[in-house]
Amino acid sequence: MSPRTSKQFQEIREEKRTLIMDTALEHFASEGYHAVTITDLAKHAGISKGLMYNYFESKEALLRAIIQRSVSEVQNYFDTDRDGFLSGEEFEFFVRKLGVLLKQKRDFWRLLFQILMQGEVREQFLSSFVGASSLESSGINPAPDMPAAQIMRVITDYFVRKGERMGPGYDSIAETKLFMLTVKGYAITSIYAGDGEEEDNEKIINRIIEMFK
Amino acid sequence: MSPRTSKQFQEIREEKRTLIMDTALEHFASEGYHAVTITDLAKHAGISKGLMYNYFESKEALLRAIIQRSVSEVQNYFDTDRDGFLSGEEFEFFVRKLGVLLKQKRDFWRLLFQILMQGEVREQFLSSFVGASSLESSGINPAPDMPAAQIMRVITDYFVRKGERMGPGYDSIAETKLFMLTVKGYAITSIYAGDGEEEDNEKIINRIIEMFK
Amino acid sequence: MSPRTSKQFQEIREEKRTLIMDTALEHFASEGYHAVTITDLAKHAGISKGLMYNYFESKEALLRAIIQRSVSEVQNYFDTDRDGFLSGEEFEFFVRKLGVLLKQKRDFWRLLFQILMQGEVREQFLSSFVGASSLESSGINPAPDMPAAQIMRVITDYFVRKGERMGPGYDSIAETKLFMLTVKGYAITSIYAGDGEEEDNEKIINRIIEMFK
Amino acid sequence: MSPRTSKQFQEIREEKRTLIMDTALEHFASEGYHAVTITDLAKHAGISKGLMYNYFESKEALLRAIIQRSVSEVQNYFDTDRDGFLSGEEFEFFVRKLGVLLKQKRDFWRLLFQILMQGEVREQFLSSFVGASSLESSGINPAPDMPAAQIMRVITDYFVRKGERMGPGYDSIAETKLFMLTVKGYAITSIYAGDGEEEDNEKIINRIIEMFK
DNA sequence: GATGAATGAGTATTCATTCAT
DNA sequence: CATGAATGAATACTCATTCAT
Repeated sequence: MSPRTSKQFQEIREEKRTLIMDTALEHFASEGYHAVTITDLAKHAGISKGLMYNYFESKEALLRAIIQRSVSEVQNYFDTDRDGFLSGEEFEFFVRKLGVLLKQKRDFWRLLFQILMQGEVREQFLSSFVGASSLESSGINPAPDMPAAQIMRVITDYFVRKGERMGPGYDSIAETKLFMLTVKGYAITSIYAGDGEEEDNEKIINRIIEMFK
Repeated sequence: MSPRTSKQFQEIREEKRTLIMDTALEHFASEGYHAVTITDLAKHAGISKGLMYNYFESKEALLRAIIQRSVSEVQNYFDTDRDGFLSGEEFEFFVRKLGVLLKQKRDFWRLLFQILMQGEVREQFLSSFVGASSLESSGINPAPDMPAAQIMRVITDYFVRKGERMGPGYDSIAETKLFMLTVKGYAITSIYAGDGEEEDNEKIINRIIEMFK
Repeated sequence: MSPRTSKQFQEIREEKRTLIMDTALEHFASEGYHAVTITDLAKHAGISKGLMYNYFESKEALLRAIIQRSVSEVQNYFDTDRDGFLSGEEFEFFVRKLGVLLKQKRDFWRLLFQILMQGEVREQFLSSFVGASSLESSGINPAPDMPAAQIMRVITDYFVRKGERMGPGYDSIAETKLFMLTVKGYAITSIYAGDGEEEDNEKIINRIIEMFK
Repeated sequence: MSPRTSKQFQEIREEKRTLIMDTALEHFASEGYHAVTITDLAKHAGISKGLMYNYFESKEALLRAIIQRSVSEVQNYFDTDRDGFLSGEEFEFFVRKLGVLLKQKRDFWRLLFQILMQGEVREQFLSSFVGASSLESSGINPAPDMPAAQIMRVITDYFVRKGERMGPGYDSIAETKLFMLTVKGYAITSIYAGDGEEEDNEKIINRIIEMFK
């Protein structure tokens, strides 16, 4: 009888927002952003088409929100803003964590890669999150204020220091790049691996650590 | 005014077909398959929309034809159906060739990855070419009659033989997988590298060969 | 904590109703009826969408109510139902009053003109108030029971009587029409005049009186 | 059998474009811009919805094109860019021409007034054609390069010169404004006059000329 | 009375595909 | 062979209106 409190409304909004984003992420990831219609989404989320637009300005805004949320989660997961210094132990820890993360947020990563592959148009709009897309930049210097950039910097530092330890025969830059591409390869393989194909996963991770630590 | 021979007709047809496919590949790759309209394509190719359909049944058929052509070219490039045996020299040669190929057919690879990322729907239609998509299968056993599968087999064989040489500490399967993901990572990095970012390319290739030969 | 009397309730209702109508009139007038959404209105009035419908059956009913209210006010303002006879003094008084009224109820007049310009559909629904729309009827005989019609009749009478005074050279009907269109022109100019553009207003009014009294 | 020549295509396009604009103008004018859907329009023009967009970027672009075309026609009709000097004869001629024009292009004027009544939003977009909307500017100085502005200037000049002839009792500015509002009133009356209501039209025009010449 | 989440019919717009010439 | 006007099904998005609380 009595009207809902503003807190109740807040909760409803938060829940529905999450529901919509989760549903969208799942379908965008598996069927492709373009292939999923708002009608599909509404049907799967069990809501009306209109409601979608009560929560998100447009289909693209929804996509943006999904990416943003996941990027935040990844950032929190890595908690990068410590000292920016990576010890050998921490490096290993980082790689293992990466392995876990890729499995956990598979849908997000599929969606992200999918978007990044579309080229030009989407590139711009994503660059704000990822900072000169980690894909386009095999280079080592993305925009310095971007989340991805911070991680890049820490890693580069790690290899530079390793280079100081290893002597003149060790090419830090090449090694950083090699590590980066290995990670990308691991990522893409992991994300699209069928369920039964992860048996040797542990071994692979160990080999990567062994190679670059 | 003498009527063109049917051979001349044939040539004209072939040229137009090629023109359309080239234009489409270029634009699909850089802007995304969905983002490119038939009207765009016709405009860029300097022909009419109608003519497009004279050569290809549908937009998807055009896509299919493009992929098919490139797959053939790649196959020819590798000439895989020799003895199926890879010596150390041949392995190194293969890797270097790969590096070249990725640069040469950049547009194709971008398109291919783009399609592969779209998931389920496209998956089916591509599986015919690539054989259970090289992405989905981090596993080592694609359909045995597919082009990609042949290459996979040859490589697997290579690492198995290497394992026999290296003794019991060497895990051939893990090593194959590691090599595969490194190649994928290299590919994706190479394909989306900006123009100036290939300086260390040679070094990277050398390091990969060093690691896996 | 004593329960409010029904009279207090009544007052509150009346206030809210007025608030809604005032807000709506303001926005309808400046942005256009179609351009203003119920959500906008509710936000600007500081109430909920639902409450709106507690007071008005529909957006159109709200519009109707606004017009009706203003029409009543205008009627009261002119207090037409006296003897229906207009002396020279009264005529001058009437014109001056008109000038004032147009400035005072600018939003209403803007809204009214806006609606009247939309044609057929709205025409019907407005005809009930204005009587075959004062715009469509440059003619002199609207439905005799309508407010606008009464004014028209009084004015027509005025010019007929003036005609009797002026002799055969004076065309009462044409003169009435000329007066009417002058008033319309004055109205439209006044309603849409910018704030600084009313300097000569008094002169104009004087000239109009001079011309037609 | 042989394909259409580019001239034939040109003709088809021109015809269809005109057909669409004519149909739209008619319906926009009588039912209101917002009330007319693209589907309606297509149905009445006997074409498909899609074709509309082959000729016009959007519903608003269609509106814009219609206005622009009519503005051009009116400009041509008045051929304002002569010497910018209006003799008494020419003044009379101008007023009579105006009377004809209003009857001829009734639909356009209805549409124009309708748009101008919507306020703010549309105001901007129309100002490009009409130059600080002839409605908003009861003032005498619109943007100097706009078509409407030119006419305004010529008229103002006329009354200034008349003022020089008439001596100090004559207020040129007030007289200009009075003339302008009379014209507006005449316009609005004429545009919305029913078919039988134009009997005294000639008389009215004569009276206006008599008053201001 | 009051709230705003939820609905869904309606609207503008897109684009692969067809076809008369 | 070649053209581009024409089609219409599909899609994103809007907004007045309802209703559970």
